[in-house]
Amino acid sequence: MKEKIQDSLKGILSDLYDNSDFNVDQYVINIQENKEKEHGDLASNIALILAKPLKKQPKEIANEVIEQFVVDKDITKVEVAGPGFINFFLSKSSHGEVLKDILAHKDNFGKVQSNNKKILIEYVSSNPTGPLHVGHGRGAVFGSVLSRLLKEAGFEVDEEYYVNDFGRQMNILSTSLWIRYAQLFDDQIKMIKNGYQGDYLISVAKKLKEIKSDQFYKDKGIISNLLNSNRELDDETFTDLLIDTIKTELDSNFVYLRNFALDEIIDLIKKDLIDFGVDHNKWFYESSLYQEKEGAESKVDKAINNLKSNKFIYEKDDAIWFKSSDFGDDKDRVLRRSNGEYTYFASDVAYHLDKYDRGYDRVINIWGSDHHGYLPRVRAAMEASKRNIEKLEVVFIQFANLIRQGKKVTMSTRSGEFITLKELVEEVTSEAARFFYINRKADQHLDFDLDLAKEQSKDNPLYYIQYAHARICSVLRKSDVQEDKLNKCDLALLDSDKEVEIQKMLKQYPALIERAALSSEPHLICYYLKDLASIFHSYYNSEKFLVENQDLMNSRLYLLTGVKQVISNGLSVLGISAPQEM
RNA sequence: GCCCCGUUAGCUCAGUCGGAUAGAGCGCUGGAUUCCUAAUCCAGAGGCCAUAGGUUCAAAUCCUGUACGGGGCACCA
Repeated sequence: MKEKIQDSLKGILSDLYDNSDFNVDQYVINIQENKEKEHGDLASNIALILAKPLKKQPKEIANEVIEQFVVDKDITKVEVAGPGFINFFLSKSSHGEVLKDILAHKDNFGKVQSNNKKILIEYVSSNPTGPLHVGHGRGAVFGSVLSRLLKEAGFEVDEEYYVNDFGRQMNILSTSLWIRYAQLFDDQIKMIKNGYQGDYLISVAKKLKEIKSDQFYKDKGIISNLLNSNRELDDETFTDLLIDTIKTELDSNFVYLRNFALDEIIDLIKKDLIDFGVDHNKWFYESSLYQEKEGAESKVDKAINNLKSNKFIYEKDDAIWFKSSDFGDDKDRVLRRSNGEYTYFASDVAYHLDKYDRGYDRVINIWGSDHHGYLPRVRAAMEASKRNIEKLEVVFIQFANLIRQGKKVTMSTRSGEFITLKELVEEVTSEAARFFYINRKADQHLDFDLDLAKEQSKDNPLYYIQYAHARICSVLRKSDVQEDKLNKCDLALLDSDKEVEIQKMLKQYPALIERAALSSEPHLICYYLKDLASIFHSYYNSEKFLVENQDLMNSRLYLLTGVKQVISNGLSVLGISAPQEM
């Protein structure tokens, strides 16, 4: 309908005004939906826009336009109002088109045909040193819902988890696991301060013992003695000494220990994500960037050499630096430290180049807002490597506070007293957690009210929406009407204010999906569904659906079927079910 | 000090490429059910859109300054 009006306005305007100085094609003819009923259904501001170039009063232009405008069975009235808006009034029966559309496409209503564009979304990517905690929850849902939205909007989407399985923290993880393992033989051994304190490593250690018995403990008195000795070294130095000792003592078994720890933790993370409705189809290991296959240089070396050949690398104080300040970063950044180890940033340069090389049209990173200072150096590296930085997008997610009984829940990662994602899901269900995490703009702080998420009343927006769906299902069950019969009903009977309003709202759904996807604003879906549920509940209370008049009943049930389908589709994009009954 | 994000009703927050009289929920006041799920609905009160300028026919929305709040500024990951 909008396109139709746009086309006729364009035709009229070019007939009226096109000449050597003026061409309508330069201007976008905007058609907006009106809030006020008195203003009609749709409006265009084109007369206001053209007032200046045409050097005429907006109202004068608008009047000239509507004189030429031909009304028909769909557009019943056109008028000029306010400072020069052109308002369009649609016939009541024209609104029903959307219902046919919904019934024809069912679960695919709102889905856009493939545009053959590929997107990579990288998210969560928490360090594989322990289970996910609630701090990861918001980014996880955001990435998951954005992926679903973009798929709905016609993109091919890969969801990737970047596993930081390289460097010192993996050694500390392996060491912590060895200590937990040794404790199964000697309860005098104590965990080190820098180690990973959580209980989860105890069960991993037990599993290791089942497989390897005491093989990694037997004859390893040197390590135990070191652990029990009186230390004069500071914690960091001692940790490094301990790591070296374990590496030496276990020899080739250390790799086994490390991989065992890593695999077990990744399994934990994967399971927690799946239970949360988050399903990455790609897992990318940082360590793969350092592999030198058949003598060829590693991806990290390749990335650095590439920068070097472009003259953006220099050495200072035995370290290798990247001149990121040439590309707007605050200062230059180290790629390889003076002790010979690569920085995390070095991997990340190689990782991002790899993403580019995999041929995506867009590369999206979902990061915690505390990482925003990191973006300039990554962009700098891509620009210095002659990549198109427009392709790289980063969405920053603000922190969420958990609220219980009106008070902020305090957590401390250091002491291991954090609430895990698993615990959250067990407490409020995965669906409620997803909804509450996504029910807010990403760049806004979020207070997650745990009590509200568990509440079964209209105060809980998710229940409110799901209840609307269940209510419709209940009515449809009682009616016992066949769907093919509904198809033949008289849509003109749906002419009350509420019925027209509902149809208009349903009509907006596909555009909403597209907008939410393209602007990375999944929270819009939540607000839309709340509004749709609200107007349905209001309608429910004002009209009876199962009435004597068959035509009237069928048309109303047809409308309800449309509402039901759209609620179901919207919830599905959020990864939430639409219950038949509650 | 520099950089990023925010500031809208008592509270928590929406607000479409700038559009006509700024919205919702909670809370508050008062109502609705012999009937399709009251897990619901209806009505009322509640606003200098932080602040000062600027751009525009038109600004909560765009630009600049200021105040307040959160976050970031490693040879960590």
